[in-house]
Amino acid sequence: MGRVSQAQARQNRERVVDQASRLFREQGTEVSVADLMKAAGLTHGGFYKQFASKEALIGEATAHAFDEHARLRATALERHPGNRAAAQRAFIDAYLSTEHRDSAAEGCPVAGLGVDIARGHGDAEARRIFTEQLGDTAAWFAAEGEDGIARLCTMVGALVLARATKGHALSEDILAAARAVLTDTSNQPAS
Amino acid sequence: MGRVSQAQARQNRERVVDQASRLFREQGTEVSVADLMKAAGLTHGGFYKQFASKEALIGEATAHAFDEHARLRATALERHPGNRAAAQRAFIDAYLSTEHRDSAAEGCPVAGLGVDIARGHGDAEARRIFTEQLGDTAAWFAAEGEDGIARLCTMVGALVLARATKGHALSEDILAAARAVLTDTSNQPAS
DNA sequence: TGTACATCAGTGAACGCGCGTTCACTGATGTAC
DNA sequence: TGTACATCAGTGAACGCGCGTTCACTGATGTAC
Repeated sequence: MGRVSQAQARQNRERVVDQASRLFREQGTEVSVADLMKAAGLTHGGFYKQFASKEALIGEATAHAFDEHARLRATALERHPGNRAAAQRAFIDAYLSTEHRDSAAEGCPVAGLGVDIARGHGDAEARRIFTEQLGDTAAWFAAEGEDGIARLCTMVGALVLARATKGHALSEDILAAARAVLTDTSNQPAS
Repeated sequence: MGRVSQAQARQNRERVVDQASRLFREQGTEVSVADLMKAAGLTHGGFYKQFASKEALIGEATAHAFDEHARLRATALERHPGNRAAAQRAFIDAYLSTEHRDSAAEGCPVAGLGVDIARGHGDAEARRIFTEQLGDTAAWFAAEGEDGIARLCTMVGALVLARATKGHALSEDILAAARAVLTDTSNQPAS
């Protein structure tokens, strides 16, 4: 193929990070370098021209996934100006939907990457980013008289378990039960 | 080594299942057959004298892990006879402890194996067992005016995220936040 | 109860395969004049 | 602006390694007489 322009190279690199952030969330960080490169339309040999190692890519993919997902929360806020509780409810309903359950690739990085991070995949930088972004995410869900951590735990737990039981009635029950607890208006500040 | 007695063989097989249930919960189902057999004090070659495949072992290890963990819930009930709410509180406090966070091998199979099941590791039987046992586990946590599913989601989510952020202050914050929500006496039936 | 032999749990080497990573090579891009 | 050449992103074959699985072999166990 020969050399490629710097702009093209930068674009190729971004495509690898984007595909990695999708495939890692969907299938875990055990997705191979060759599959990642193929998904980005490249061959595996060039990987190390752009990344120091697979571990380093995990960090970049984690950051990318969080950036992308944080934008969804910002959008929810824009749609409900001056009404944080309504924005939270809208976001939570989408979070606990069958659509989100069935599209982990574009979904929440906390649910998609948490276990891989816990098991020590990814380098120290990946863990640092994950922890930092998890804290920010939790803060966004704070409600009256309750910080957002516990609410995020419920959301993430429900999503992971709904995915694990997909195909059984229990899966939908899990999403519904979590929605009921988190968007019950008697536990929410009035809009 | 030569042939081994039927009793010894049965015992060896059980040791493999037990070690698998520990190592899978701790490190995921990607633990190798060779490592599993070594943990049970055997060499890897004999694995297929006892199991049809690694996938089949995942099913047996899942069932074994749930059996073991269900016994902990039964014990909590025995210690608080006639007082289910108190038994739940005691179990939940232990569940959301740093000890449980730091010992996934003996810990909750829902938190330890959920993502592997969701990602399609294990055969259909493993998925069936997981779903069935998850339903039973959730039912145990039912409280007044609330089925147990959402509460279990909060517990599992908190445990997974506390493990992913271990080493940072956030990890303890997560456990504390979930404990506060789940054992807040104002949300619990009086003992 | 004792002997002869078939059984089979466990061993350790080997299988093909895919992994992360390296490398010689290509040839269009970028740069120096 | 045009030419000469160094750079380097991407290719594809190859590296050593560990994976799940298979297999010939061993020799104590279990069984038939």
